[in-house]
Amino acid sequence: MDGERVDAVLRHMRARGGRITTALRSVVEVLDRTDEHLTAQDIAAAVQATHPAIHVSTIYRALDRLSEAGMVTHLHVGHAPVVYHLGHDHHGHLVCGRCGAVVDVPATLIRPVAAQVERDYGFTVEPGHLALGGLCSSCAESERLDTLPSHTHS
Amino acid sequence: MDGERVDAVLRHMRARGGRITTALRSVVEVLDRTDEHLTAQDIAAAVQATHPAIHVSTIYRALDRLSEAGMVTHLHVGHAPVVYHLGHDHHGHLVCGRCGAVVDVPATLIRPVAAQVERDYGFTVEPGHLALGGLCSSCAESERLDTLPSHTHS
DNA sequence: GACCTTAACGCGAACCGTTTGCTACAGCTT
DNA sequence: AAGCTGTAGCAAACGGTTCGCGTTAAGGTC
Repeated sequence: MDGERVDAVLRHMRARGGRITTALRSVVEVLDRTDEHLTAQDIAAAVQATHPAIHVSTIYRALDRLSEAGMVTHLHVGHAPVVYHLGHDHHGHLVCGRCGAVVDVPATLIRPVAAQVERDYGFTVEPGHLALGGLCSSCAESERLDTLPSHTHS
Repeated sequence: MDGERVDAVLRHMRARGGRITTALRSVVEVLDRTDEHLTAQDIAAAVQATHPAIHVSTIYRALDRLSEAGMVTHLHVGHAPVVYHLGHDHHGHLVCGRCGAVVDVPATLIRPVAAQVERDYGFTVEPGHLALGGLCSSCAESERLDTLPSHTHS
């Protein structure tokens, strides 16, 4: 177990001159106890399970503070709301454009492209903030069925 | 010059049973005469320059129809609005998380990763719908200045 | 522990991009 | 030219996120 990580984050936040409020702590705890990618609303719901008074806008502000401090990263997943996660682990993301699933891929996998892109375009890829769109295996499957240039397409 | 492409698209749309309205034609024309990535609002503005009565919602619906027909592609660029462009050319996109610039990169560049991702995760990367986040060269520059782990961090 | 400063909260209203329901209009077919 | 029906136009709704404002409470100081 590791309330460790929560403490580390909170300590870091305090070191920056921030205050450790119930809201902030709750947000960090929620993020710490999952490795899913949560939307602000997800986090709000989880937080409110124990602290019903904490407002969504507070969640957003907490996430802002944490982002500024580099303690959380967010990711844009297509037309769906932004998702957040603790840390700035440099892994890439595959986002299914159909079901919205987010698949994590190790940074090593995208590093070669990142390197070449940087060389050719001077563009610094931020691996954590990275998302490749496409279709996850199961959606690709069903898509294949839909698109069959088949018989009567009921 | 090539009103050619516009005609081709419109012909395709009619072939599908759609109607060629002023709004649809205007949208296609606007998209045809640029190689920028335009937001719906951009397109609306451009269209309204000559047809002030055409409503934004109509633009959205035209874009929907065109998307369904596979004639336009859209791309999610971070927290900024969705951008559209004609065709489904399979090139990748680098999106600067700071200034929002969109840099096109040839599909060949990302193909190796796409292939590996598909192999390892069964995930079908859609190259056109692809966006790598990061920093364009100029923003990377200024970011570097801000983040200096220097002396007194004011 | 009480006191004070001010960062952060809670709330509601505002925002922005996008979608939707509805009636009227205009492509296209015959 | 007439009719069928896909689209337009408008305005209102929506969902995620932000903002302004008065209030609360975190954490340093005595």
